Amino acid sequence: MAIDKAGVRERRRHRGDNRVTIEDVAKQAGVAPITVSRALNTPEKVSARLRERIDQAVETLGYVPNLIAGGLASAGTRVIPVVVPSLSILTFIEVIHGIQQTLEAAGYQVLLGSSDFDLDREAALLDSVLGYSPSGVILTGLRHHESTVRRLKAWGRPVVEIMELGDASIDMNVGVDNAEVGACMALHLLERGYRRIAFLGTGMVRDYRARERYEGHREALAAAGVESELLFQQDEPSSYEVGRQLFLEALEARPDLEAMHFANDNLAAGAILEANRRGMRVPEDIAIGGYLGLSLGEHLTPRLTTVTVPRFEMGVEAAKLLLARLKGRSPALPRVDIGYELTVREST
Amino acid sequence: MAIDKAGVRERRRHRGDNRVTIEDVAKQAGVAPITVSRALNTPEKVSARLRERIDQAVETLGYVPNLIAGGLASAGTRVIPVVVPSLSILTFIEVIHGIQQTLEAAGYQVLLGSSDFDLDREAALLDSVLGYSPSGVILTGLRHHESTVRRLKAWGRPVVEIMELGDASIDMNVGVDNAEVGACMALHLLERGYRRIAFLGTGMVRDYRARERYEGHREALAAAGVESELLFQQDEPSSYEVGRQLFLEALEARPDLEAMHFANDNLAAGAILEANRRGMRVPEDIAIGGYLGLSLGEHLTPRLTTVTVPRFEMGVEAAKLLLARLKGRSPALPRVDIGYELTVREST
DNA sequence: CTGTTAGCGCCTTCAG
DNA sequence: CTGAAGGCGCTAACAG
Repeated sequence: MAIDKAGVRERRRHRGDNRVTIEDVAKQAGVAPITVSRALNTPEKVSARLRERIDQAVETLGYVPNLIAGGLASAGTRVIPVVVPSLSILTFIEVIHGIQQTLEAAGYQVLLGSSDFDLDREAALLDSVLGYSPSGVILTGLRHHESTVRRLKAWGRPVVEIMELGDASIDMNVGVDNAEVGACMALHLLERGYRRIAFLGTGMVRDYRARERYEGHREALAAAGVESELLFQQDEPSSYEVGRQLFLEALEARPDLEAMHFANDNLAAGAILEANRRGMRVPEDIAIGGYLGLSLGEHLTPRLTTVTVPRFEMGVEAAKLLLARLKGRSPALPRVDIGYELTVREST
Repeated sequence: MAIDKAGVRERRRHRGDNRVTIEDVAKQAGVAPITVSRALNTPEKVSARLRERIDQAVETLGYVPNLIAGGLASAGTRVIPVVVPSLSILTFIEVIHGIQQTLEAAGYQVLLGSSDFDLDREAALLDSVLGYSPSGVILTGLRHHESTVRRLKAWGRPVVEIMELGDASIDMNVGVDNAEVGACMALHLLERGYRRIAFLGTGMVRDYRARERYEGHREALAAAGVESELLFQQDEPSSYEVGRQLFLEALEARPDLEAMHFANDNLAAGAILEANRRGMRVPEDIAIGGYLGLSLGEHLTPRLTTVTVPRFEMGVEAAKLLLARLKGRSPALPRVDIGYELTVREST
């Protein structure tokens, strides 16, 4: 009456997928499927003899586990979605690199998602991606849709928010204090004696972290009683070209400017390269400061003064937090200030 | 005798995962689960009335499909693993960007993998990643383990190999002819009248595509009867710093050099920036050519002559090939030469 | 340490 | 156009 379980004839009805399954391995090794499963996932729970026989069977049959089936049965896959605002911004790439390297070494795969600075898209992406029952999630920033936050909190698995620092994180958090970073460069410029200082950025409508840096800058100047702090902005992504344009526009609009604080090194580099081309002296004619610590900065003439943030390390740290939680260790510090460093060179 | 299927009591035995399932939605809408499935995946096969009721139930319950279960049942997930040699090389990042943008717009997710230029690691990665029953795969280069090739061919789903061009691809292929690219710059330098020309690269032990460009370069020079063509190399990844070092070493070893052909723009930019610093004239004292078409090149002084390859577009094209095949359309051209362009500027 | 049993949640197949 | 039945391949739970 019952279907002949031992026989092969009833199998493979759905599709002609002739992949080797755990059952094939089990048969070959003369054990139960579950034993193969254990030999593969928790070898220490299987006797050496069986383990050997099973390994051999796996080898000869060329068995490759179906992670989807495993994921369904155990309600989780070794996948970690990483959602960033953009893949065209080097910063995020470097963070992703750190994440990917660390997670892959631990046997996890990174599922890449890009929200394009749009919280709706972020929410939709997360919805979709959570459908893969990932082990955890890494996402950018502390600002999300209310529904995203709620869902993730209810989800109960590790979540790391990166790039900025705050006390209202969903779960774990690693990043920098952007306002502090902005203030840091502003203070440096003040110390150098500059008073006519502009902050130049782009795409700041979308990128609130850049806005936070600007806020920090503005407040630092205000505290020092320095009046004019202007802000040029466009809605394009940062690039050398936009930096060049901002540089020229600022020079024209404010010929008396003494220093320019750029929202990032890409812009600042564009400015220095343009100054080079025009034979302008930096910092004598105009001082230039950046943010990020791109390697390009130290190859420019003059070398770029910048606030360096360890981006790769930030990714590594985020991944480590996640892995710690996955191993059951709840990290003592669910919040890591990755820090920053004022790198004073010759451009200021 | 039989388990009460309609009741809820027997459910959720494995884990306390209280996620909303398709069954919950079905109950709420007063239909069978399969109808919900159809309403979601093939709405045209469900009457408008039911569809509406189901959509409503989905909405009120906050149902999010379990892609893992769907993947198991239908033997495929909307995931596309992308395997590149390194995430620290800008080229691959830009290609990934193109891939990701195109695939995400079509409802697929990119699973990121990095092989570190190691075919063993590539094979292992693919094994693992194929366990997710992906819809297709994108990998770098045409050289792989024999077993990788065999397995992928037997797999029967779309595979795209990117970055280089050849007739022995597993399935589909989009890239450039590296030897041609190398020859292109070499010919340009010859045309400009340079005869003492060096090719400078790094990490070429691992990166055979750079070696192919060198080969093209060498043969072009040989064909023109130009004798000395030397090659400096180190085993570090490309960077401005390494470019600077190669530049200085080459100047010292061969003070009579007229032109330097760098394996990529990162190196070439490092060289130009160092020349700037030393007040050397480019191209009068030394001509410099690159490869890639990084935007930095056009902001240098002098602007960098380079061979531009549309990297983002290459990613887009690879993704499009894959999507076409997934939609059942077998592309007329399973092989796309993405081409390149000699961008002549002032550095040569 | 090993096996049995019963699903994980969805979709394919086959009927109506 | 809608539904019933069963299985995708694996592992959790519970014995022995």
